[in-house]
Amino acid sequence: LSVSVLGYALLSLLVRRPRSGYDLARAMRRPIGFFWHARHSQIYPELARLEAQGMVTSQVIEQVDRPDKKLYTITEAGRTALRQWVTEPAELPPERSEILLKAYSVWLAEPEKALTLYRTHEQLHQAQLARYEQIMAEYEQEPDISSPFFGDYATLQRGIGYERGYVAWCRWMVEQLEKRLKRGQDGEP
Amino acid sequence: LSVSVLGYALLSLLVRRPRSGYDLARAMRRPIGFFWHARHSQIYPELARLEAQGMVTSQVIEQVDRPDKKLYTITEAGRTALRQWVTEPAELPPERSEILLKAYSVWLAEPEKALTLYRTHEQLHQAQLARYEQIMAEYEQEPDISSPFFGDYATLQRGIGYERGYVAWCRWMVEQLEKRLKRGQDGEP
DNA sequence: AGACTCATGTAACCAGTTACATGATTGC
DNA sequence: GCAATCATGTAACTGGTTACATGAGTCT
Repeated sequence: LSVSVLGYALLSLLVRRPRSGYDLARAMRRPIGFFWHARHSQIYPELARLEAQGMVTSQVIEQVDRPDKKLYTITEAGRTALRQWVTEPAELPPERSEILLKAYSVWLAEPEKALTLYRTHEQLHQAQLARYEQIMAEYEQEPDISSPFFGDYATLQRGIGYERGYVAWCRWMVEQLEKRLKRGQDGEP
Repeated sequence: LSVSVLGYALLSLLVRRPRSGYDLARAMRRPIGFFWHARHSQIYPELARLEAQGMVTSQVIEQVDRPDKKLYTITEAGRTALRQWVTEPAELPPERSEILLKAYSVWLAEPEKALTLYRTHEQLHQAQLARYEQIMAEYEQEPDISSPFFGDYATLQRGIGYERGYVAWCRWMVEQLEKRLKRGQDGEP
């Protein structure tokens, strides 16, 4: 009956240009992987549902040297539904972070092992941040708000803020753990 | 066979003190709601599993004026399993953010409606930030790293950083949308 | 009278992951 | 020969939500 969030994720890609299920699965890694994710096993059935709901149409494109593909195109109904959805109120989602759950019990751990965890984790976020900053560097000017590029730009903006915040927190954790290790080695100061 | 992440979430609360399923469900809202969440319908079966795995033991406490309750206590095996888990490597989780998905298609929307969405969303994060800052204000000094309070403190630290970053991004979105609205009204500058 | 807290469970459903299944072409 | 890319699907399972189910005591 109604379109799922995954459905809107697919529509938000199809409104930019027609794509196959395979193309959509690739787009779920890059560029929208930072804020939405889905495997092909979830995408193909969802596309069938969207078609049944009249949100998209499909046509088979015959190809030589490669398997044929089904190109999906958004309909006017699909565009209208998406346009309406993007300004509907959004609640704060229930967060689930394994690393914060681990941090909650870090007082139980050997500081040396914890240090390794947070140093490695900082590097993961640092690498992600570097990727985002590289993409950001390619923008010569702010895209106009009515251009699809603004969507990329705005989400990238948040991605950079998110990763910077995470890196800062990992560093803080590492500092805390190092402080503790030094005190433990030197005797209480 | 092995303990699920939810299982570790429950153990991380039970290692601090014994609790009932009801108590654990409450703790899932406050204090650990920011980084982990579960309903009672998920908690009760998971406690049974943890008991079968020897991670916790239970005893029925008879109460007058209130229903009896089952108090769960962590075992030495449970404590060891948790202690080991907290320093095991954690990967970056696949993110799913509905508000960022909406931002990705904001170029389709009427700017007035989008403004309402991001102003409201900013207020939600601002309110959350205020709650965290109030709790933080109650710490007179940094807890020792080997005290359970350090777990609360470290996760709170990240919570504050997270909310500040989100508030800043929402403001940036609002500014972008306001810029656009003014230009649209005054003619292109 | 109605809502809230304490207290514990089960059942049906939905979303998402992992694995199964197939097959041609290109590059190392 | 082996892995990767292109291409589309299904099946089994896990994690999580919503709803069903019951019942006493307290507060407004």
